[in-house]
Amino acid sequence: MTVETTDFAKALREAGLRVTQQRMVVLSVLTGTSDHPNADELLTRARAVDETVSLATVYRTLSALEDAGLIRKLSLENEPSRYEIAPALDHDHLVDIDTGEVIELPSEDVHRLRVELAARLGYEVISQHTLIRARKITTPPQG
Amino acid sequence: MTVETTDFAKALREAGLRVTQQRMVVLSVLTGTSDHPNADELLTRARAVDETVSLATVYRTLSALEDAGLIRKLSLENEPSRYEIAPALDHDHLVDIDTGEVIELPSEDVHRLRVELAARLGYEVISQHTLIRARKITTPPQG
DNA sequence: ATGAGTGCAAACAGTTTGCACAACC
DNA sequence: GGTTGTGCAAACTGTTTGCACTCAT
Repeated sequence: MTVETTDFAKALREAGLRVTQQRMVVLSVLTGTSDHPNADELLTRARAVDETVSLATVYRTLSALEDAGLIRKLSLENEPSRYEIAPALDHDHLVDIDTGEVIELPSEDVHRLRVELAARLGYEVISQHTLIRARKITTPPQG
Repeated sequence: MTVETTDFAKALREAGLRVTQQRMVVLSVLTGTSDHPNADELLTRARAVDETVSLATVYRTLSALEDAGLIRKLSLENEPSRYEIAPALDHDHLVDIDTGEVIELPSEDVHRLRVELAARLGYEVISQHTLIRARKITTPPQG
């Protein structure tokens, strides 16, 4: 919708970034999904909207958007980084090591604890993220 | 000391791995340091002991040791993985984003909480690690 | 002696970059 | 119109792998 389009443009402008077709597309793709796509997946989805987008631009855009605080980059283990729009409430991620599915976990309270802990050590927390690797329990806990 | 050497050999053997000069060296280097070296740094330190060690072998050794549960791999952001011997009590890491220094933080209680949370979602936690990016506070909090 | 481990160099994956052209302000 | 962004291809970094040889068991 035009409303959303305007929102993206506004967000970009407020971040001091030029409003380009490519950035709009990347932002809209990320906004319109609840999963956590990586650069390659973003390229594919972006190209479904605008055929001309290149992988280099996707990376440059992601980097710019991250610096602007509009999106968050998830550095997982042994696989390409994934991205999500910067969440209002901070959360961590559980990765299903069998399927690769990523689940968001609430973590405000734990994060608050860590901020205090870090402060006691003389540090200001810039970011924190917990990555949990887990496996779905198949056998019901029985007797 | 010979005692240590024997320990390394024993640990390797118990893990079902052949005892090679290279694996002994990598294990001893990792045991003898409190920082968290990456593969390149490990190569340099290993070569100080055994000139013939190659980078490929360092990687293959690290991978084998990790699978055996003898060491832990730390996947940081935008930089090569770092390694530490598998800690008795689990902990998280705070990275000073200015100096790169890595500080270990206790986290058993928080980890326990997450295990419960994951269990409620039907997941068994395989591993969890929190990466905190922080900056040393220079200006005292005043007005 | 046989199979696992090694060194080397080449391959690989993800990401970044130099350059010429295009598009935003 | 000038500067910032883009596409393309080439470069780069961290890591993995094929092969011939070596060594632990």
